[in-house]
Amino acid sequence: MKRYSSAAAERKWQKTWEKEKQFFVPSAVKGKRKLYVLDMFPYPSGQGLHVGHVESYTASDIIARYYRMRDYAVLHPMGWDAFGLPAENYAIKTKTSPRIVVKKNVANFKRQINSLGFSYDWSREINTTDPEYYRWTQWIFLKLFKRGLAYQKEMPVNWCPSCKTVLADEEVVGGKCDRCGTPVERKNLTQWMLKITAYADRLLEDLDGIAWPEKVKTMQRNWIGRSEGVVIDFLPQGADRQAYARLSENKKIISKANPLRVFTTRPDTIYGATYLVVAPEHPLIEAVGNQLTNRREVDAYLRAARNKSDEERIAQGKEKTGVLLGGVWYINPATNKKIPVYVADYVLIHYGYGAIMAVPAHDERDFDFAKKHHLPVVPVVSPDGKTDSMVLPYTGNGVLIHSGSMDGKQAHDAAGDIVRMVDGKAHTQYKMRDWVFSRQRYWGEPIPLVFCQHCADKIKNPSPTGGQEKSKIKNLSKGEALNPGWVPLDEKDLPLTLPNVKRYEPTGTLQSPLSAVPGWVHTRCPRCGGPARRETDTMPQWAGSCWYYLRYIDPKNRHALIDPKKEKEWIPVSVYIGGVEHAVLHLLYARFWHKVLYDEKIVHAPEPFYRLVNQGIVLGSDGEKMSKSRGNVVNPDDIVKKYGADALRMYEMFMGPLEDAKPWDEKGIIGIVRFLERIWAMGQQFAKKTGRKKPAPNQEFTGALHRTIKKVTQDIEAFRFNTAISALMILSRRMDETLDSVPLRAFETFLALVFPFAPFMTEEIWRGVLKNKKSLGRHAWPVYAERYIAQEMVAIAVQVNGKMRGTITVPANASRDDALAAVSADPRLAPHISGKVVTRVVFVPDRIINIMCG
RNA sequence: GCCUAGGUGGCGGAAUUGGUAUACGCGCACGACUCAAAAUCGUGUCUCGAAAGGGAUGAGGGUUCGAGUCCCUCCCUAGGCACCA
Repeated sequence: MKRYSSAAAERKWQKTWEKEKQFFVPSAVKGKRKLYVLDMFPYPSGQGLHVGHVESYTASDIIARYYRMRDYAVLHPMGWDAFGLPAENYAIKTKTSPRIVVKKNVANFKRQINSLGFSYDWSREINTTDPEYYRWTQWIFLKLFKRGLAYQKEMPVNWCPSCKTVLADEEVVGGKCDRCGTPVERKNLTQWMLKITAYADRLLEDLDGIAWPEKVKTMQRNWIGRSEGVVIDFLPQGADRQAYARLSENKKIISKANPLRVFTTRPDTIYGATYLVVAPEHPLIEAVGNQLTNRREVDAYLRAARNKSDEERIAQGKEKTGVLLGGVWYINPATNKKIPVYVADYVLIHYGYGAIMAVPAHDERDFDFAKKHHLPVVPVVSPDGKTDSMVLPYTGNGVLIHSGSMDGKQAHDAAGDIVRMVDGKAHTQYKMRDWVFSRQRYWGEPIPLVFCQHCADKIKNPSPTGGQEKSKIKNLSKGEALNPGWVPLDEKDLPLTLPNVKRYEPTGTLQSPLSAVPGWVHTRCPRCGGPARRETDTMPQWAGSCWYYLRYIDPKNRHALIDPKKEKEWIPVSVYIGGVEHAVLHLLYARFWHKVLYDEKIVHAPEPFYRLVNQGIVLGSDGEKMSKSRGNVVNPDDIVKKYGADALRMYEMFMGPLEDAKPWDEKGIIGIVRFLERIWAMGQQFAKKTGRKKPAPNQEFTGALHRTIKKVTQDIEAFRFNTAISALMILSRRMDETLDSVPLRAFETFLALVFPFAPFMTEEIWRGVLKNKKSLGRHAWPVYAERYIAQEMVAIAVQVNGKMRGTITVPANASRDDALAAVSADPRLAPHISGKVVTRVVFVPDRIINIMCG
């Protein structure tokens, strides 16, 4: 018997399939159902493909091949997320251009992917570092800018004083530079921000309509962190409240009044607000600087807070530090009593208004702080209306006490009245912050903006003629009004290509290496033609991956990001498969950009990915995450060489549920190899016996075959590949044992079922051994008929008083009485009920009979 | 601390409207083939028990004729968030 050579067959069919353009979608075929199966595209690292990639790409490949056999038009593309830090760092180390590194790595990835027989349509391959691709990334950025969704803000960055460079968060390990170990400093730097918060509500609400794992939806909801509450202004002692109200109605700035604005979700507890707390960065501190009676103490606290890294804050646990702002008094608008103000770093400047009203009786953090600083704790909500019936802090609902005219009311009922009384205003607050979009790096998309001082002056300074100079500037976009002097490039001038540089090293300043290319930096203002300088920061790696799924649909379009007709055909993506590590960042950023493009009418659906499937990570055989340093990394190339691509594909699907984390165990792969060899051997038998007698129809076998078709079909659609393979194994064993009576047609059906999992070997048997002309991939997916599945005889479980006693075999759909009779007739079961009084019988047809007797 | 999944043989895991727990595979043991080994094939493999029978799905309770599956309390593991007012 001819042995199966995986290497030869894989080479042969890889080439043939490519020649035959098996996976090419010229355009969606009219009338065909469409399916867009998308993988999270990889970062082409120097390490090559990971067995984790193989897992998720095999899953998507099975889905793609299955639906092609079901006659769907299937879009299944692949590309490269090739900007990013590792390529840049490698370029610094080896003094080669990241372009060269990326090219090499992409070639290796592509070779590996093809070796595994993944059925991608390579005519749609994209690369985020290709100027023809990032031209449109920049184009989308301009849309964001013009809509006023990009703005500049001072943000702290990680600075390594030894490497003299800005570090990404992942380059900071334990507060130290990952490369040299020097403690990292925080420096403020003006950064481009994207206003993702403007889309917070839509990002939250639209989660309801998409088929994503609940886990990922929960993570996004928590990340967005919407909470409904009220803002309340506290006035300083001596301020005239009526005057303040008038001023605030007129929207005039009230510098003297210095109201302190707080956000709270519990306005009903305001009678218990015994002090206020502001964050260390709060402007009030500077405003009251001169009247502080303990200025030195406050300054010392602020200094300490500023030097504390986030990590140190967390390391200190929940211990709450803070100091009084001596001599500063505010009025609680409910009680009209004066209350003190503290500065404490448990209040965060970027949440709400950076200030809170502290209600120690009903908030755990305020309670801790009050205890430590001996501040009064006044309970105002009681579960039963009594003053001493609760353990403080009590955060539940109840009846108001110590609350003046509100006493005795249900707290949540009285909230509205209280808010009106203190002039509070409803406010929705989010945890999510805007997206820091600048990177002081070389290897990213250049931001297509220039800064023009002349235009800045024109926008900022009203002209001496007293005119509205601002409106005289033609077509001033929201972005330019928001960022005076920043002028977007003309769309016609895109792409703004990344210039070649001699050195990829950091400049030793806070600027990106691009700032060291004078010929690139100095340019002309697209608006006034005067001298201007380019933005030298680049975009983060997330940018290119925010919209790549759109470009696959129309990858060569030179006139538009995507043709609207094609977009309608394929968006939203039917299934998106990838790791759960992208649950918030990538998947939130991509949804955000998609919604902006929706508002721009570039896309017609509000969400990009209809269904999301997470694959779990493949761990090393030690149960730990695979990493070079642990030495537990498995290279797919080695496994393919040893066992063949089909075996690797199938084994990764057989290891367990797709979404679970699973340890790699090379020993287990032998079971799959044996299974595949059994199929091969059967194929050889069928090839020999072409002239043999047609076997007599065997109803039982036909039933088993059809049940397997049903199971495999349902399991594939539900991504339960492990149990599908198990069903195929069971059928293969059965066929092997009774091969003489198995019709060729049945074996062919079986091959078709296996094809999506192990395309190389099944194709080799189908065309190479059984001499079929067309690819097995063109074969229609087998259909099952319920009439064959129905069994004549079924085994049903017998329980006596709820205890399993055995089984009986009865005709399908047998009645309760028939089943009871069968039990009585069974010599092993009858003794359990004979001579006893049957009090009740529970009977589930074809499943179980439970006989209660005394 | 909060949120989300989970906890089933020696191991990966089946059992998805509550209805025969441990499918399938690995490993292991024994047998066949072989001078021998590997490979392959066959048989067995939760546990106590000679058997009849009993006991097991993290622990303990509950609902039910019947619970791995539903409810309550607790323990443990993984992932996420981390003073969010």
